[in-house]
Amino acid sequence: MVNINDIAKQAGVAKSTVSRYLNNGSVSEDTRRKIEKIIKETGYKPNAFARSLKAQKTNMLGVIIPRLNSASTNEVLQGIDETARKLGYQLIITNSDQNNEREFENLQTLAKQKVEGIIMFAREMTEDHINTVKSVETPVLFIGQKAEGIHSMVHQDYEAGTKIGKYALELGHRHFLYVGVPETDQAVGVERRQGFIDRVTAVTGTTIERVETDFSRTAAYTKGLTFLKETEATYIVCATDNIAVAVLKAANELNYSIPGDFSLSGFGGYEATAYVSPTITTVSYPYRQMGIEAVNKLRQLIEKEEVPLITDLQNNLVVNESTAPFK
Amino acid sequence: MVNINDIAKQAGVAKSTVSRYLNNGSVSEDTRRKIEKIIKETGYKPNAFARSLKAQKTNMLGVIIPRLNSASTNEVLQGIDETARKLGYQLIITNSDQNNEREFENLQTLAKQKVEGIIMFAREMTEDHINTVKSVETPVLFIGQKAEGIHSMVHQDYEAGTKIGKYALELGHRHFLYVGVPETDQAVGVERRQGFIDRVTAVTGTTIERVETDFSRTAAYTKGLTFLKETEATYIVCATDNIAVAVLKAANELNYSIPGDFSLSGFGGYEATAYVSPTITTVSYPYRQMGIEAVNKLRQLIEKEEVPLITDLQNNLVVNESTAPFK
DNA sequence: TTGTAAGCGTTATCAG
DNA sequence: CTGATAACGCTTACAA
Repeated sequence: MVNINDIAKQAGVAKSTVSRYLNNGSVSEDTRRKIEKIIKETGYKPNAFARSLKAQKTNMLGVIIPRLNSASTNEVLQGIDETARKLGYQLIITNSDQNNEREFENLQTLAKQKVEGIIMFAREMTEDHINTVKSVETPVLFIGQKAEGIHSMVHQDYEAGTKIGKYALELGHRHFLYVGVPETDQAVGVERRQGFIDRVTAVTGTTIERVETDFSRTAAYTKGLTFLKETEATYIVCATDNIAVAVLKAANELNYSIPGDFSLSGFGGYEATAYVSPTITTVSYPYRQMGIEAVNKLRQLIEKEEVPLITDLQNNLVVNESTAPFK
Repeated sequence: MVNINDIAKQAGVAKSTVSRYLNNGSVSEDTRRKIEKIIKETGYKPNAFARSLKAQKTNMLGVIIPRLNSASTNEVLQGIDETARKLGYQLIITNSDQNNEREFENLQTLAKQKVEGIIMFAREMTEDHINTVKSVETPVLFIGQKAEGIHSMVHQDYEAGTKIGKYALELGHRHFLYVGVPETDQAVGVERRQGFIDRVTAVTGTTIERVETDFSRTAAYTKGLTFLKETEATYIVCATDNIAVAVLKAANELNYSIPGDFSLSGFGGYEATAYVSPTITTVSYPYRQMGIEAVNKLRQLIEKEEVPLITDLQNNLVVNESTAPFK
């Protein structure tokens, strides 16, 4: 591997001169040409590690995601990627496979690699999470969940829940089935649901049945095959669009009409809700925007600027074909 | 930031002893305890850069993907991630935004960072691509496209095309519409299509109309709204599952029945094809497997083992509800 | 403008 | 088993 010394020697100058050429470029026209020529010939590339070692800066951002096949995550990632690029950061994306241990591991690894900041897509917030984050000196920004004393960006999940609740009530529905996810996910499993429940139970004579599933389509589909036959509800609220898509498939299978027999809605605003039929009513979240703002906020954190602990982003109801007035 | 020197000083030993403890651990029970204690107290983490600088090894693999929101890419990525992890590699994933310039840029950046190998998801293979790859000394493995003298993993796209052709002919169809993508993508735009065409035109009395779109759902949907009304075909072959899903939506919109009015199929085997109705006939590609084998092959390349230039992976027809016999 | 030399945090070598 | 010392490739005072 050719290094700065080789270039210096071949060009007949000191390596510091080459370095200067590489960085601020303040060298004489003559040496500039000589160096340029040699670099071209040899295909020399400065070693990024040596550079980071010296400069104590890596220009890298770490991102920890729970899984690679999540539509929402990918949209946020696009925002992150785009913004990081603009700001001159290189991204290291690591996958934790929905596993707490691996989340901690990745956090440590990234810290060791001296990334300047870390964005972590949080699924849950345990004591261990909070402690690990506090133990690394790298700034960490959580996306999706909040916790005491930790910087985070979150969606207005409670409000999203109330939006669906309000809308469903206005359609005249009174009996609901809520298809939720585990409460370990505070934002999606608890707040989103609670917003819905609070809004609906504010009206007398309403009922809410509950079913719990996970984030996968297959699980929701399988459970849907059962609960659709047993429920008394006329409106089914799914905690995510993926779940809604899966329940819709189950309903089709069982020859139920949506929205004839049941109204159905999700949360998220994934592209998929627009490519099934009927198209699914949902609450659209500003995923890409979240990525953009996350990087900006992280940059401020890195530069030790003052930033609010929690930033939350608004969402909005998107009415599609899967919901209809109660009759 | 606490470093190996601090630890050494506090433990009252030489930094080389600490280093030895860190690496092969061959130190006396006594010093081991002392060092362990200090490390715990200080939360010391060895600096990965200094380490890489010295060891001339980074244990990192670079991955260049064209976009973040592709279902197939993400599946391959899962295979890559899983295998890389098993082999002790750390992943750097970079996004090129379907832009050649950025592909070259990323290639350079990764090489500079001294990743040990690079996996590149190729969209097209230009002279420039080939030259850039040959100019870096880092081993590069292409996924999805092949070229003279370049290591790559590809799907049997031509064969996939013939499989659909054979199947459609067996159903009795003779008039086809092929919804393709640009020929810059040799594998998907040319070979997949050619396999289909060759198989179908082997039978006399067949016709194939052609339409071209891109990889996005929206474009395919919009075009579908038009070509569905104009075509003479009874079977529509879409170059990807995404296109098929979008065309299905357009067909629904126009009140055509699938497979009553048109049979419809895609390529890829994405999860989405199973969550629309009717479910879509497709050719399932072993994406995850491709990721796994890619990393294994790249590792061999890195270790300078002998490997075949091109590896191709089989796929298989998955018959679903969107296709029916011609009547 | 250019060169010398020190140092970034590690690991490896080689005496002791 | 342990410690001094020389690298690894680069940047940056400081001096010339």
